[in-house]
Amino acid sequence: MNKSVGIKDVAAAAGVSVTTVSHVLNDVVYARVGVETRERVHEAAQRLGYGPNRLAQALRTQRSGMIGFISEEIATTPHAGRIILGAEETARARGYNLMIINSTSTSSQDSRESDVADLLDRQVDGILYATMYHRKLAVPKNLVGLPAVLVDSEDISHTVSSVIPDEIGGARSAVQTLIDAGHTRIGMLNNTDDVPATHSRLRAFKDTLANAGLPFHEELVQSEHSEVPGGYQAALRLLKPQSRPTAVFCYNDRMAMGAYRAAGELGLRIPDDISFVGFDNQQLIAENLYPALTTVALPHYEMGAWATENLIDAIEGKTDLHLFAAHPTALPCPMVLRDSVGSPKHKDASSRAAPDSPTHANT
Amino acid sequence: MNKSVGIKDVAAAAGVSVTTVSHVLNDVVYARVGVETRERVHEAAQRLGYGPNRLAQALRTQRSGMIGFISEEIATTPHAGRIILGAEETARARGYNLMIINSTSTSSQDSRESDVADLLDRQVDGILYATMYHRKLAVPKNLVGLPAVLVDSEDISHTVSSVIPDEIGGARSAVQTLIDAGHTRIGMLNNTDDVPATHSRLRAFKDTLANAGLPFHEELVQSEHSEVPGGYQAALRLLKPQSRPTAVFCYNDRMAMGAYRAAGELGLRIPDDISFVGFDNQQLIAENLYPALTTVALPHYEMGAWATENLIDAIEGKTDLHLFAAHPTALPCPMVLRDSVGSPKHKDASSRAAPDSPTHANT
DNA sequence: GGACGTGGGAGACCAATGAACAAGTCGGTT
DNA sequence: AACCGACTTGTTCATTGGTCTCCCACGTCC
Repeated sequence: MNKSVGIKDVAAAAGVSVTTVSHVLNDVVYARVGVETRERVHEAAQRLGYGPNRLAQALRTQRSGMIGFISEEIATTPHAGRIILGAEETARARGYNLMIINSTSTSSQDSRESDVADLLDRQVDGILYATMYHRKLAVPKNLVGLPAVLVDSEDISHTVSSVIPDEIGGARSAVQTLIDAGHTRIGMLNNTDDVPATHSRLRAFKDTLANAGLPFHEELVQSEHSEVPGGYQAALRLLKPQSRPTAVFCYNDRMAMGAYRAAGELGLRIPDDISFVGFDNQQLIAENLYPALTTVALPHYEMGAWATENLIDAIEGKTDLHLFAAHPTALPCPMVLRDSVGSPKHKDASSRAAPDSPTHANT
Repeated sequence: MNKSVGIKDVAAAAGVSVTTVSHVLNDVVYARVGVETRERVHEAAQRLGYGPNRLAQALRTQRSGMIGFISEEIATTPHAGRIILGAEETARARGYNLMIINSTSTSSQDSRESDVADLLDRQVDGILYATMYHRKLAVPKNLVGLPAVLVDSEDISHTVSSVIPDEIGGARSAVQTLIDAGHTRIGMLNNTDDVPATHSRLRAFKDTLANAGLPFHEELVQSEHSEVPGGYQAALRLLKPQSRPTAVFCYNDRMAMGAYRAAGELGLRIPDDISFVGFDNQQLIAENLYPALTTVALPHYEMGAWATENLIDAIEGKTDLHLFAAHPTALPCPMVLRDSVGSPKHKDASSRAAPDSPTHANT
């Protein structure tokens, strides 16, 4: 289709050999080529619109400049997009391209391995393996040993390096935001799934209360399936008049959405009667709820970028990924402040405006 | 890193030449190889875990088996994921892989062209160009002439084939759903942007009313920016007591979300007092609003799949894409029925349950 | 004994890279 | 004045992992 111009066309046009063209175009250090010849070559390449055939280049140099990206359920979560974006942008900035393969969280170990094999046949220089939510994972056998980074998941056997969100730090900031606003009776809507986030966020919740000298009440933690209906149900239980908290830390934005409805039905105004803080920063929800939801952002873009940056460093021999393999790298989850947090009405009437004490940083 | 086994390793192991290995592994028709030799080769390949080097293969055959996928703002919309998913799954089913490049809707024409050039240097066999919402587009110059399909957008000059959603049909079904439920006074919340969808959906709205013998009232169409706040504002105007419709067709789910809030503040219950139907089927919103929103789905997965299927057909010479270039292919937008549509209370008390007359098909 | 069929191999080729080497130039030395 | 060695400036050739077009060897059959 495209009668692609090759290096030999440039060579012919410039009246030199292909090797010379290769040398000048690649700025080979040890190559001694006259200035004038260099110019002739450049001019010819320019004029012909020459671009190197990356395939041939890859074959010869044993380096494809391609990174394989395996993602579970690319489509089911909007988050995946930001991981891909982070990975793609940093890859391209360094001269690499992304080859994408979709997997499913339910697919067999065999099919995962063949996904990797597929990419290996394509001679990718390294592999990024992304899951749709933070969890522990048994990596495909043929993944170990090659340059690879897990995104948003941890390798059970700790042989492959990985990058994850700092759940603890994020949850701590969320709760601290509530405390800073003057709340002393804080509830939590938690998930029922046995995933790392469930435990980390609860732990951070307890720790942060303790650090602030606040008591922990078992009945102020209500758990349900981490979707809107679950948030609604759990909030209904949590917001019963007799034991009602003045602020609620929600496992995620979807549960917060359910909680908004519960609050509405109970005649509670947000944030006057009750404050909420979510987790995930799902734009579609957090920005559009009324009032807009203060929440914790998951660093998807950053994880994609970090993973790619380090993968390429490893490919180029600048880093040894094994150094990272033992412990996943945790990236900070920044707060995004919106309108769902206010000061409690009763009790501590001391702090009305948001105090200027900074939110706890999550190192 | 991976001491990859090559065809020559297999040849040595089987005691034959590389030519023979190539012949048997590729089932070359004209190759004459004894049955027993075939087996030896297969066995050796299996045992060594041989997989062909796709790069070398591509170099020789001038066919890379790679499809370039350029997407604007991969991350900003959850829809993109479904297009990619559709494309990836059908590509893989046919032995191709996707190479992804992210672009931005604001990037210069030059940078778009260099995106294409990048892919061309990689020797992709064809290119998929996806936009994040349905619109008309000036395609990069170097895209024309090669196998390419536009996804969710149309080429201004009609030289590149494209696949888009059937806006008209989808909007028609939406309005018809309302009519079938017994509504006679129907409003619309429209977008203010000058994009194809704005005009098509409004036209379909009018046409469908006319077909049903219903009058069109100018004041029952309110337009705003197509986001939640816009929907809220427009709905506030539309739902004024004196001229209030009993059902509303919303430009998209986000505007519907805003309209839900307006209805709530006005003390209107959905769907008892007012019915809504949205557009886009943004799961996060449509499923989670209360009550869940009846809406029209955009065929993102299907467009990705269609585009890929036809692109590959073109690459393999089974189709001539030029046949499609003149007019974009429109894929149906199916209704997804949830709980936001009911029958009007006053007036026509005739039909209470949803009538069994089928929704208008959108061919 | 020549034509034909069967089984399989040699070697060019795809578009690049890179090590080794060759032709031309020039300064200095004897 | 002739020779030598060092530089400059490119070129040749092998290589990467496959594919594919001949071509060859060996039997067999008429």
